Amino acid sequence: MSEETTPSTPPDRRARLREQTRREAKDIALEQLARTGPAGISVNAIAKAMGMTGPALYRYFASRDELLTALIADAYTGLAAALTRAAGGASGGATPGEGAQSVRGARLRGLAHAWRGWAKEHPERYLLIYGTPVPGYSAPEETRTIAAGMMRTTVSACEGLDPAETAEHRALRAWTRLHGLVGLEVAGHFDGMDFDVDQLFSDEVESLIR
Amino acid sequence: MSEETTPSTPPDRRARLREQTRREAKDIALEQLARTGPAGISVNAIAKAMGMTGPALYRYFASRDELLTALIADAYTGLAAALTRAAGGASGGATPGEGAQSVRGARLRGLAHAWRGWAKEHPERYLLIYGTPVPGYSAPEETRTIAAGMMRTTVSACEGLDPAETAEHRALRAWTRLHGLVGLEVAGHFDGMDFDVDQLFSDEVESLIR
DNA sequence: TGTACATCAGTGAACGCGCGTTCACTGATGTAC
DNA sequence: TGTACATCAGTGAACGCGCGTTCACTGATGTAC
Repeated sequence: MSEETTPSTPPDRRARLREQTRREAKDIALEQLARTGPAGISVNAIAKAMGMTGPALYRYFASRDELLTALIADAYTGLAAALTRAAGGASGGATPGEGAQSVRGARLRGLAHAWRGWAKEHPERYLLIYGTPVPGYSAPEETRTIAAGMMRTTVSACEGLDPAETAEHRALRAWTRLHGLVGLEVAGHFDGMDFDVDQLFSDEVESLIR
Repeated sequence: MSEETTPSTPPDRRARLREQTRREAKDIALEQLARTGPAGISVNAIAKAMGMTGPALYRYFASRDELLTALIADAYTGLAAALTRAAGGASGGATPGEGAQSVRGARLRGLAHAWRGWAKEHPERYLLIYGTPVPGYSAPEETRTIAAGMMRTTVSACEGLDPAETAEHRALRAWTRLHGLVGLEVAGHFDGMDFDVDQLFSDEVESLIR
C-alpha cells in the first residue's frame, strides 16, 4: 500500500518494479513448491496466481529453468545469511554476564540453532538445497560459492573447541550431524514418533562442543 | 534366457510371469528415477522401454500412484533387509577369533556400514525414502511398519553400549548421524570437496560406539 | 486327445489437459528536445 | 510545458508435446469336460 523507498527518484523506478515482480513470482513459486514439489512449479500457474498471463513472466525470467535457478540461489543466500548472523553475533552478545564456561562453543551453538530454525521456517527452501537433487541440474557457480562461504562460517565457529581436532574436521561433523537431524525432521520422518526432538537436537549440538 | 524356477508347475505360471513383468516395470522406473527425478516417472515411457504400449501397464498397476507406492515400499523393504542382514550376523560371524574388545559395537558397526553401502548402491532408492517427500504423498501403513522395524533393528544393535544412555536414545542418534552423512553424500554435496569421506564416516560410527 | 469356454495380455485409437515457449500486437511509461 | 520517439509490460492466439487414463477389441493361454 505505501511506498517504502523514495518515490522521487525516477531513474530506477522501473528496475525496482521489475525486482518486485520477480520477488512476487519467486514467492508464489515457493508456495507452489511447498504444495506440489519441485516438479509442480509451473510458469503458467505462477503467472495466473499473480493475475497475469503465462507469457508475461518471460519478461522476468528467460525460462522455467532460470526461475528454478534463482529459487535455489535465493535459498542458499537465505541460509547463509542466517548462519552468518548467528555465528557472528553469538560470541559477544546474546546472554552476557555469564561465565567463560557458558561462552565456550557459543558461536557454534548459535549457528546450529540458526540452522535448524531457518530450516523449520522454510522447509521447502531447505529441501531445495538439501533434498533430492533436481534432475539434470548442476549447481551454478554462484551456489557453490555460497556453500563454500557457509562452510567457512562453520569452520570459524568451530575454532578453538578442541586442540586434538582441526576446526575443518569438526565443522564437517557439525554439518553432517546438523543436517542429519534437521533433514529428517523437515521431511517429516519424526512425525508420529514419541520423543523430544528439541532435546535430541540440543544433545547433538552439545556433543559437538564438548 | 534360462528358466530358473520349476517350469513344470503350471498353476501359478501366469502369476509368476505377472510378477516378473511388475519387477521389470519397477526396475525401469528406478532407472527413470535416477535419470529424471521422481516427477519424471512416466507410465508411457516405462511401457515403451519394455517394448509395450502405455495402456498395457494398467494390467499390472492400477495407476501411476500405485506404481510409485510399490517403488517406495520396495525401497523400504530393501534397506530394512540390508540392515537386518548386517546387524543380525555381525555379533557372531564376520571376523572371528578376535578379542572381546573388537566385538564391542560390532552389530552397530555392521549396521552402519550396511546403511551407507546400500545407499551408495541404490542412491535413487535411498532418496525415495529420505529425500524430498513426494507431493501430497502420505506414507502407506506398510512403509510405516517397515520403518518401525528398522528402528527396532537399530535399537537392538545399540543395546549394551552405554549404561548411561538408553538404547533407544542412542539408536536415534545413530539414525540421524548416519543419515546426515549418507544423505549429503548421496545427494552429491561432497563432490569437489577435498576430504576423506570413508574416514569421516568411520569416525562418526566409532563416535556412536565409544 | 480334442473341443468349448473363460481368462488374461497387449494393441491402437481416442479423450482432455496443462505444460513451456514463440510471436505479433496494444497500451502504458519514460526520455530527449 | 508540450510534442515525438523509444522502451518496456502485458495480452491473446497458437505451436507441438507428453502425460494419465478409458475403451473396445484381438489373440494367446489356461481350464473343464
